Amino acid sequence: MTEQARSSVRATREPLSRERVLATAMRLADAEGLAAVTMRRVAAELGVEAMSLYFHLPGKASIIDGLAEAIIAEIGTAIRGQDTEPHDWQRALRRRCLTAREVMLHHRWAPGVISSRSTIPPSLYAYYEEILAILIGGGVTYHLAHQAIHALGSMVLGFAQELFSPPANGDPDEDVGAAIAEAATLLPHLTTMVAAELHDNQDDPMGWCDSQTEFEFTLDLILDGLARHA
Amino acid sequence: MTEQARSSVRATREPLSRERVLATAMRLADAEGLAAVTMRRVAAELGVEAMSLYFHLPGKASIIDGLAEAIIAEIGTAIRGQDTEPHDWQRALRRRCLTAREVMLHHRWAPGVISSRSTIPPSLYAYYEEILAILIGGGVTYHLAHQAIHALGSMVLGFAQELFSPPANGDPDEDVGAAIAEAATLLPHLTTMVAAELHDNQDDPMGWCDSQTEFEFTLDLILDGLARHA
DNA sequence: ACCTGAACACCGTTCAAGT
DNA sequence: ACCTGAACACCGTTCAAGT
Repeated sequence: MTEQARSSVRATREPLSRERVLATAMRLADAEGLAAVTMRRVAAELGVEAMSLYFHLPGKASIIDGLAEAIIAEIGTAIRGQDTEPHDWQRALRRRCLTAREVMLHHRWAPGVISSRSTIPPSLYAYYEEILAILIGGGVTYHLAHQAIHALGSMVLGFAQELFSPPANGDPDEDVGAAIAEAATLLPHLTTMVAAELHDNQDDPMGWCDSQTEFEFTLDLILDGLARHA
Repeated sequence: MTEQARSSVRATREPLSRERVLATAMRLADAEGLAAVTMRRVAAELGVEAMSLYFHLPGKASIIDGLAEAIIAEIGTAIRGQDTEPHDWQRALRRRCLTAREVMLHHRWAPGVISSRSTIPPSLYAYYEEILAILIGGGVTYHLAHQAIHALGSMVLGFAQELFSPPANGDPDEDVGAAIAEAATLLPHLTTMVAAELHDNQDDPMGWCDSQTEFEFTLDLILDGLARHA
């Protein structure tokens, strides 16, 4: 079969399906951001009209729901791909959170999608069940386990409330010197803190305010606090 | 002046302005949710055409930015309206977080707006400066203060990562009994936890999983953890 | 069973034009 | 200086029609 013939078969055959639609949506979100995931754009990417998607999914909301499910599934498989779980619940939860975070770093749009869903993604129940099993198996009471889930919040999904996206490079402000001078008098503590932390991390390639470090700090703070209650 | 005459003067005069546009947008968001805040809808509410707004604001993004600023300002005034700040930084921060939370509870769309802004609202720098002043004034090092800000995350803005909105009432599922039975075998720990917590809170009018309680628990967990590092 | 064309009711935004 | 009408390039979705 020639290359052309095969691709022609492919073009005419390869049937549309929920899975193919979701895979395309995922690829689009990863490549161009969530805003690129529109019915028309996803359809175009599949060489089809927007209205064809409605035969396989009830609407756009279910595409976004599908993306949320896919991310949660990805966390699950990433975790199952690791060697056996640590015995104590603190270490087990810690590793889970860090694994989930790695998944989120590969899909930066995912935190927004997961927290925007008004209905809880069904697979999330199963995911929390696993976390609960770790806690209860570790001898924690159901009450503290409940508190733990609230305290950890989105940590188990790998995102602390990262309040803002990176400063979107560019913005070549000219008189940045004047701005800093003004900030120093208006925001004395902030500028001192930045200066101090910058100095402490001069040789650190990740620089100051590395969010991985901060994520782990917060995580350990919470885990230690919970352990003290146990 | 008759009622009609006055309202006529009002209709013809009362000039459009950035402030009036933002106030209308805020009212719309509070009443009908953020989705109702469209250029056309805000304009209609002001008895004007959508294109008129562009004379006072550069575009929709700046309306949303304005809403974020307004919320931060509201937190600021709420805090300044209280009696003098406690001396120790833990109590001072605790009260700030709880105050911020009250503001957020009156504007449920606000957390989403604040965390969706890709550029940091300028007034937020001033707000964090105040928090930093509390910490430094309390004898905390700049390094720990930096960690504290990350650990508290959005707590200082009054929202822990509330992963999902309330279950959107309605959903009158018929065979809910079968669903629970299925859940009990599929999700044993989850169902046991719900049962246990429900039992413990039978007389509590707020019921189980009251998020105010959980917010305070998490807050204290973090504050206690930080204090132990100080 | 699966896909499409045309249409509807919305968006944000531009631009020339009105007063 | 301030506001508007018409238009553009998008949305999600419905519905009758094609194969």
